[in-house]
Amino acid sequence: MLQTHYQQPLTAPSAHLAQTMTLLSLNSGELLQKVESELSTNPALELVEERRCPMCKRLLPATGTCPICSQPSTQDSDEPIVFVSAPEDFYSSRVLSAEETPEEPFASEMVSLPEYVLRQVAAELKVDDRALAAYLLSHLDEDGFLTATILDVARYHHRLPDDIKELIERLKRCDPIGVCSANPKEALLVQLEVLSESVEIPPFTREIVTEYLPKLSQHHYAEIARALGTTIIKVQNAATFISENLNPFPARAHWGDLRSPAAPAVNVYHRPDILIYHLNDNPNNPLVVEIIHPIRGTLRVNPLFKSSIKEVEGKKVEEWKEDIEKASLLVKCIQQRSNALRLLLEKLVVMQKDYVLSGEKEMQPLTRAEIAAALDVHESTISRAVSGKSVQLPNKRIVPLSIFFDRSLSQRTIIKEMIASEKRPLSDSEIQENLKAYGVNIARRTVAKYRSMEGILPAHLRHNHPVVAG
DNA sequence: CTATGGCACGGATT
DNA sequence: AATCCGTGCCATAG
Repeated sequence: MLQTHYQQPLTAPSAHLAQTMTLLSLNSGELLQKVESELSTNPALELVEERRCPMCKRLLPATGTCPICSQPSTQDSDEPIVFVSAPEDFYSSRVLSAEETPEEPFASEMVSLPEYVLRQVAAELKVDDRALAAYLLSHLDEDGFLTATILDVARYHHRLPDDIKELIERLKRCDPIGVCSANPKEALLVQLEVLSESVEIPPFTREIVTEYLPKLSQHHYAEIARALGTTIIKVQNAATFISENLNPFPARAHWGDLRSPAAPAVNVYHRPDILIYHLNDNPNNPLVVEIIHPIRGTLRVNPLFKSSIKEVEGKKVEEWKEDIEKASLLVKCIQQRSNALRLLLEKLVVMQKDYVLSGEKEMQPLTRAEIAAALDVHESTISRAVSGKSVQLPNKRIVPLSIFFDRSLSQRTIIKEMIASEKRPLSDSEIQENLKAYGVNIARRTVAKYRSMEGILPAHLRHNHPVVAG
């Protein structure tokens, strides 16, 4: 069984509802921004100094003790899962900070993609270039592509398009190589260029990327070979090289399980919103689930502000009251957000425990609606809570929270394994047959879909064992 | 003829 | 109401 410290209803009084909804759909980074902007505009809101647990150096609530160190920990084997979250009286809902906690090795490396890239170049840029770089990097989509056009940026910053192009070229060479490109083709070309300094690149690779990318993705190798006046083998070599060493979506490799080839720079680009891990990283210890609260210190309504309202002139009283009202609403809503997330995670981790502990094969089919029913909240609440959030699992992978609702993940994993250990290339129908032994009954067509989702080539293009990278 | 991808339909999910 | 997902049918490549 699990330990629920504080039971609270998920639903809020009507005034809170709208804001709770909004906050719920924010991930920790977005919430941080929101809070910062509130702090700078609302004088009634106050951020008090952080308290740290003397034992484990974790950030603590305004009152109370460290939820982890005060756990009975090791002896308590009856409680396989421990949930850590905000105490009830804890207005500011400070949970635990993964961010800005240098004592935790993995946490200190958590940096957003724009920040990560900016750090690499900032030192060698002039001040106004730095601002420009920051602007560019803040306009990346989730794949790491630049979403703004050069002309717009130029107009907005009153800079020459050529300057901007030059800067972009530099950014492209930063660690997720190809980041800030306009499209996959550009990204691939940059990666090729950088790679060519240290690795031998198969002939025709560059030409294929430049001219025949669409054909390549359709695996029309023969056609490409004809157009280039070379052999299919050479084209296939180049194709293998591309798929093994290059990544058309610079930011993606660091999300899921698509391993990044050259520089396995761990998953550091997104901060998780939730951490799941074994206490002290010892697999025998209970699981700890932390909901990250991105605010350093404790957020609350400034008591001084509140008490001095009596001494204020008539006209301003209204303003002040309004500020206090807004501040306390925000604080309450943030607390409610944590609470909702915690309740959600409790259910989620219990239901998908096998997945959390042993991997993707164990993922159970689960819908948001089921969870909503179990928690007695509206489905849209779950949707909001899930969207845009990410979780760090005990194996240190960072995955989107929505992965807990991926109905086909376990099937896809089985297929992946099956193909990885196949003696001879299995056709989709054969895979379909084999899958029945696992109790999986899906159509042949669906096998094909899953296979391509995993980026696995069809049987006739998959000779023997793929080349191992590096 | 077999294997696979494209399109689109219907039902479930959000 | 909009979107996603599994699947059947059909065209195409080998």
